[in-house]
Amino acid sequence: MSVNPEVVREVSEFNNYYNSLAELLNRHLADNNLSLSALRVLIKLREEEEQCTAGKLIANLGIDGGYLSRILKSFESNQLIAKRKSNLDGRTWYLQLTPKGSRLLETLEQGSAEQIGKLLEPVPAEQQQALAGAMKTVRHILSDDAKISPEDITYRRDLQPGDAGFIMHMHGSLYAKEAGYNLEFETHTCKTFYEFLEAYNSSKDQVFLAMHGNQIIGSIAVLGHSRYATQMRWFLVHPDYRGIGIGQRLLTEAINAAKEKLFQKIYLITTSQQVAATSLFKKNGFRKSGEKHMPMWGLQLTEERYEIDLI
Amino acid sequence: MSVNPEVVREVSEFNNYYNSLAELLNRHLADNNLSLSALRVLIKLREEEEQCTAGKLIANLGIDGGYLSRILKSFESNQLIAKRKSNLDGRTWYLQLTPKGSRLLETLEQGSAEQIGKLLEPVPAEQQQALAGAMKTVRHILSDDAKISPEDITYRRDLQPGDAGFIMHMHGSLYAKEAGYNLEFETHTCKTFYEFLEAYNSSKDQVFLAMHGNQIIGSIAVLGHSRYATQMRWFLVHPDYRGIGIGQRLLTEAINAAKEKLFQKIYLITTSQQVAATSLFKKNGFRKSGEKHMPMWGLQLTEERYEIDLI
DNA sequence: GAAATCTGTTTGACAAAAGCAATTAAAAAA
DNA sequence: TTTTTTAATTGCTTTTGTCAAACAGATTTC
Repeated sequence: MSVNPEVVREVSEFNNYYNSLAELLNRHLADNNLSLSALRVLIKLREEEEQCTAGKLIANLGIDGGYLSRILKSFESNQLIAKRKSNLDGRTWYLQLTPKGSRLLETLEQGSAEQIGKLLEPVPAEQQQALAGAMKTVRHILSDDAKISPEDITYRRDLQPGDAGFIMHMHGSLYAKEAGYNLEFETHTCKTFYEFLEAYNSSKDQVFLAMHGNQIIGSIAVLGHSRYATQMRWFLVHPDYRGIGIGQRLLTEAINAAKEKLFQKIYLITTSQQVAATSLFKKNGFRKSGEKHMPMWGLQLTEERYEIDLI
Repeated sequence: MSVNPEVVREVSEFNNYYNSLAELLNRHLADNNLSLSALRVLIKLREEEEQCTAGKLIANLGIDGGYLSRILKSFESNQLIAKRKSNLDGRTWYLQLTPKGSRLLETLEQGSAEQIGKLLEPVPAEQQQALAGAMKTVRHILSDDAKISPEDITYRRDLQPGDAGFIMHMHGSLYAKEAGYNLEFETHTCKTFYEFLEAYNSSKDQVFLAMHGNQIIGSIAVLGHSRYATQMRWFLVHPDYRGIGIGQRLLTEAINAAKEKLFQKIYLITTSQQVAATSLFKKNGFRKSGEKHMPMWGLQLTEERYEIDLI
């Protein structure tokens, strides 16, 4: 994978900037006679809970063994941690925070939170949100273990101003990138959205959005076209958030909504390209009810129709 | 301004995460026998160029005076900086990087870039972009001096898949927040966009987008409705980017495009609420050619029409 | 205009933080 | 059993950073 020099420059500048900021954010540590390394050890100990050894800390934190040994010794003499000999290996000790250690960590984090509060105080609320989002993005991209988990995702079933545009944006840009569709596809999406918005009625129509923070990362909708049948549309999950069950959740919600609104049938139009989506449809009881080859969105595609009976 | 505890938590976690990362990114410093503080001094000296004094460094970097004095002394003995006595104040010295100092700094940044390169190597290209964007956002929000400057903004005149949706999104969400418009407004925007996209023809239509990285932050368009007149639409700059001339630049581009396409007249529809925009229109030669009161987008508004003759 | 005060910088003494190498003791391999 | 490897500790050292006092030029005060 090639690396964009512009990106490297920004990371470098960011690093330089954050080095100054860190100095400010970590200043409160001095009040408690703790070094940054010592704090990181405490945090790691809480994370690992049990069965944490010195070696693990050395490997994870990149800290010198000798230095760590002294940190741990001081922790022990202050009763912040408890050591317990391993019965598998007589050389190693399992390290664990004592209640006192946990309390200290909490106090420290309290102090840190106050510093952060002061820093954030003059920042308008929505910029604060944007900040948190951006920081999460940084962590998410750079660390393997800060993967997005289903708990980070919230769901919303009301359509707010800006939502429709963003869903169109996701469709336009993602299908262009992933499937090679041209602008005609976004035009078509725009048309369907206009028809939807104009006739929007919550008794027959329902939108579901998957959100990460205040960012839309997935969507689905059911549109009551007749008294009996409803069309499912705009089923999409942003690629960064696939594979953690968001698609299934959206689909379930949509099917349930259609049932609640007493529709007898759901149908949807997709293409044979959408392998992941169609397999999900089939798994949820949809069956293919038609297909035709045709030139669409600048490509030669096979349009497919799926249906499910709800009663 | 109140502070959201969720945001504080994310900042705290981010800080914790970045402390580990910084250790990695700054490791190369040890190879050159420089401390992090010393590096920051070097960077600041390059930034300030001339007339930088020790006091300024102390104030800006929050570094101890005694420590700084020693760092500077070592820099001087290594011919990385040159001191020059102030003739205004006999106590102070103006500090300046020597060519050798600049070269060292470049070498260091080279090393840093290599570290960053290694870190970024497994990250897909678009996630790299997203990372840079997120980091810029963080800096932008937290630092007063990292204000967006006009040089950071690029302009684009082609309409790519996803653009239309995003412009609609900006209109829908921003007008809702700033002017209180309801969903009907986004519906209307959607309709106008559909009409535009369907009849899109680059000989008569032109879109301009202001970009920050790969994010759309401003838009404008001219739509050739007849042989003589063109309508200006979707003129909007994201609030975070206002007041640095982006609006004027977009407007100029749009007027020029209309002239190039040999239209005789531009007209546009807006409301009396859009004070900043209308004053910009007037400043650029538009005149009000009509207005009517009417209920719109859930409010009682005064719709205004502006025109400009191009020949 | 001399004394007192203030400000920018330097110096000395010292403490804290971190790294390196040698050592110990247990485990694993030969 | 001997050798080698590994986890942790200890002694020693360097680096980094802090604090208070000193110093010298500037400014204020009387």
